[in-house]
Amino acid sequence: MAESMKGWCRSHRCTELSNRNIGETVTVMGWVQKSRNKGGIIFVDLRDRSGIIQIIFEESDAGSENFAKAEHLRSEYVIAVVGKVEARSGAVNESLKTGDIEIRARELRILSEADTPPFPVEENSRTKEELRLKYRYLDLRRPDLQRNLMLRSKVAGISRQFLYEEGFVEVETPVLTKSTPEGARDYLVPSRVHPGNFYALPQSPQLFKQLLMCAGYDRYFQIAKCFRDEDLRADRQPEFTQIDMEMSFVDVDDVIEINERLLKRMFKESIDIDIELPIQKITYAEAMERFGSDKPDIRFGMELKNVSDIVKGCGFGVFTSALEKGGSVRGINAEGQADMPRKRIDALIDFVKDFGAKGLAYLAVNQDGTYKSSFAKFMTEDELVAMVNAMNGKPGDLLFFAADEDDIVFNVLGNLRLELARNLDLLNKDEYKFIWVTEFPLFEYSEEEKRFVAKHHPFTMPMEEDIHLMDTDPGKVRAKAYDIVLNGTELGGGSVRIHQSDIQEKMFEVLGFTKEEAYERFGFLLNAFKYGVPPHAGLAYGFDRLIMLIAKEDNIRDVIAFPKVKDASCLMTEAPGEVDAKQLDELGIRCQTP
RNA sequence: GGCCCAGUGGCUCAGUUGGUUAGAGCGCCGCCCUGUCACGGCGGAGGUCGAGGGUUCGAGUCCCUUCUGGGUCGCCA
Repeated sequence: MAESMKGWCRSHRCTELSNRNIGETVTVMGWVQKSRNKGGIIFVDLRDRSGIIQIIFEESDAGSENFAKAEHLRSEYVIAVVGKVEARSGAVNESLKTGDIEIRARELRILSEADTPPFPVEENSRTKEELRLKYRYLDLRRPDLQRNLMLRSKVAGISRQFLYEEGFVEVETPVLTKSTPEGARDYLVPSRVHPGNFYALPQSPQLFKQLLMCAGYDRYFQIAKCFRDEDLRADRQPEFTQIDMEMSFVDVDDVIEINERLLKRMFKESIDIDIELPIQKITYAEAMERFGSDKPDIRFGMELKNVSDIVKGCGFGVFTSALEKGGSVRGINAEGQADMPRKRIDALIDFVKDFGAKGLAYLAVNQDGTYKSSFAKFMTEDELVAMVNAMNGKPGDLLFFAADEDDIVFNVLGNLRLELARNLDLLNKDEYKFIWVTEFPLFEYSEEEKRFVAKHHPFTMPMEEDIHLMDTDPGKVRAKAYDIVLNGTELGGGSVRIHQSDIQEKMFEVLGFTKEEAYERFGFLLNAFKYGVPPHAGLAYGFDRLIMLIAKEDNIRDVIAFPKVKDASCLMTEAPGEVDAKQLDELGIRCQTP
């Protein structure tokens, strides 16, 4: 017996009312959070996206018909109530924003009845995520998710406002576009008109925004949906959102400067966090050297130290053979952890094996200054002392050492450092530590493809002083590429783009493309550049990750309205799904022969 | 593709070395209750222990396979 709201108009959201409204007659609409029927008096907690207010029903005010209706209210019924705001005559509920007032109902309409939900619609749900995602439309009623999505909307609005003020033009770029097989796997969309041909969903609007620079729009931005057909993670979804921007006539520092002001505004206006500018910068090489990571979490120390020189001639084969192969021996100091039980050390050794380590050497400095170590018997006392000194080891400290090729040592110690920080509870979510990582390598060598591939993308500008190395030592060329990192998460990245054709040709040459191949893939961009292209540079944020950190969530799904699960399917819609044979026939994908 | 964790009434969980009829809280249903807000009181329904196979006199518990969800390595220019 759902009723119409005809003739009624909502006057307030629930928590827009306060004791300043006492005496007013108001109309509120929302969901029944909870009904407490005391017999002759009924209390109903009414919920909307703003929060909760208590409605009180008594037959003397509401009349027998309305009171009888109120007796039947159950959780998640959608109702409309007309009543008078009153100060509570009973106790004040301190935990409610509207805890000092209530609405004495005069009229009630049941706009929609509701089945009992399969799980409680409440804050801090403990319900399994599988169930929440199947009934996402109910999950989205919970205050946590409502808060996150409203926060997301707010940050998007702040960003738009800032970028408008700075002269950026918002332009939409195509979602049906061309596959560019460098980089991540594409999602493909079959073409009906061109059987056997496919569109690709964009991994980013990269080439289009460069064309917009070419077209003179000067400053572009877009809050853009992007798609990558790769495996999911806690911070990775197959479709995700970027705040994407590009600017003309700028260099690295110009992009950094404007983005620092954007970040400052975002964090101030969304969660009242002050970011001190300028944000510190670190080169890629230094980040690897000190933190073993190109996205260092600088909320805590425990930096890597290189002890290769000290162990050079030592008797421990693990160390010396790593050095002979051109690798290094490096360590980190877990201060005060000398008493770590053997079991936990073994767990850490298992942990680092996932990152390519064959083992992990350790040395505990006991309180009395003696050492307890997995490798002391291979070393002289002098060597051990020198190692401990190099690590700033004090009594009570526990030192870990990895020996291998540099990239493995960095990966191992970088991840060990984070694991120790998690175990020792050093990561404070209320702390926001930004850092720019600059001068990324232009290329990295792909063992799989036996060639150099672009670390960022093939349009990234090398640093001027390194251009001459492109012929002789491509692995050493640094790029005008930069990432913005927050608390160990890569929030965004970008680069100065190549706008000179000779450098672009050289780039393709190193990547192993012939001129023909390059034109086949990116011809429209290269042709466009022939008609006059300004120097340009840009940056894109992973918007979902940004919101995840602002909302202090651990998982990107908690800031996305309708996320996908680990195998990239949607538990609610059950996408992807099969389609009719007729659809396939039309697309020329499979002929259905009876 | 690899490794790890989880799956027991609607929800969240407990369940001993394998041993009677698998329990609890919340929710749900019925009755009662005029100041509750984790409302309260009385009564009640609800489970092939994710699925399949095996070991055993006997399996929620042990073994194998598999499904579902999560984390992670690979992957993510």
